Amino acid sequence: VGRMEKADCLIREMLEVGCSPNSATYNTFIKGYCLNNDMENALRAFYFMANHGIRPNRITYNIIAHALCKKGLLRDAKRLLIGTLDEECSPCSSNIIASTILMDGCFKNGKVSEAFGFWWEMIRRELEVDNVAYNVLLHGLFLNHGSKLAFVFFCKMLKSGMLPDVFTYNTIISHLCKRGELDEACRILANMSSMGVSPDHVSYKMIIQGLCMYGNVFRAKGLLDFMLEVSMQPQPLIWNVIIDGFGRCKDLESASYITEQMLAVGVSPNIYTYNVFMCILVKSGSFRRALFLKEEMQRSGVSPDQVTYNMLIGVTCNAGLTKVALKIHEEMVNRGYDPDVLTYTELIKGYCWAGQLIEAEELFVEMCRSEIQVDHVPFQIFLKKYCSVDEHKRAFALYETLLECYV
RNA sequence: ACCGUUACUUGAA
Repeated sequence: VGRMEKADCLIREMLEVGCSPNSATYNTFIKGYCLNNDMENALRAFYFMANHGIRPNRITYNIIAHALCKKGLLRDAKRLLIGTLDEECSPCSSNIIASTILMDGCFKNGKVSEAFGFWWEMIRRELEVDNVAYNVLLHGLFLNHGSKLAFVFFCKMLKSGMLPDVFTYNTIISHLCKRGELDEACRILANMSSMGVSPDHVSYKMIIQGLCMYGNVFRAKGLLDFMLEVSMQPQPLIWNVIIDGFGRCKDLESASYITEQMLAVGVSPNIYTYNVFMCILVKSGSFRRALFLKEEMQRSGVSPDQVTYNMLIGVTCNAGLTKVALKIHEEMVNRGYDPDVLTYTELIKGYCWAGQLIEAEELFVEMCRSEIQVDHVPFQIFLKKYCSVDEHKRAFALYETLLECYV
């Protein structure tokens, strides 16, 4: 759970009372740091372990190499593991994990041929390639190579007598969903059970999301109903995706209906749910109702977040209520949310609209001086405004600044 | 006993 200080204390306590931590203890500990993205302490623990007479084992190296891969430090990961890969004599199951870690790392960083290198190396050494290795390969191929080659290896996998697992199917489903091939994805969802693998929450989540993204919200809703039928309690995310889907096709009625159903099965709306509704209200320009929704969410114990505030600032600016927007902005800052590009952009837009160009420009300067990564949108807003009020000289000056930014 | 694989929702233009 990331309580690393606590774990650290426990290890020290173990040492003190003479109950020596073993390699599994340290491995778990190191993994904790890795999950926290804290390589510095992970390595410290690694050395600490060695200094206390426990030799790091393969698992230790795998854990660290895996973390290095995730940070994109492939070189270091390879250097760390290459020694352990060469020991042909030792139990091979660990070698296969190390190779899989490196193969996955390469694929995820776009180094396809290097990844393949690890694959063929495993084959050459006649290691028993397992499900995970195949899954990593398939995922990597879908990611970098399109589906043809991936399916070739999928067939190979079947032929070698390996049974695809839920990861395998989900990898395929994910790829199909991303390409919008939802009929095919649904077909796999329907057929995987007959292959002895039941779809899990991930399978449903991906397809439901895919369906919503491609505008087929009703079909998504059908799957949600099916999940309820087989009493797989859908996670809040799934409800939110569907509510958002209805919101996007301006079907407010269905969106509200789903929310009620969600409440009825005992799932409480979270910040996403509220923000989805907020977005619907904002898009229709109903600033009164938006402000009302803010009150309502606070009453039910959900605090507005940066996204909520940005939307509220946007809707009030659009309604010409710059003063109200500023008040909301103030509240947001007081609550500890730092304004981001969107906050500034909304306010700048508000000022521009209201004809308060000086204030807009001041805000713009303020934003540029801050840490915030400024994108092209504020420029667009200014250019549009300047041109509309015949300030072509200023428009041009701004354009030149813009060019400078990109040199 | 400890290591590797799939998915992850909301905001400006």
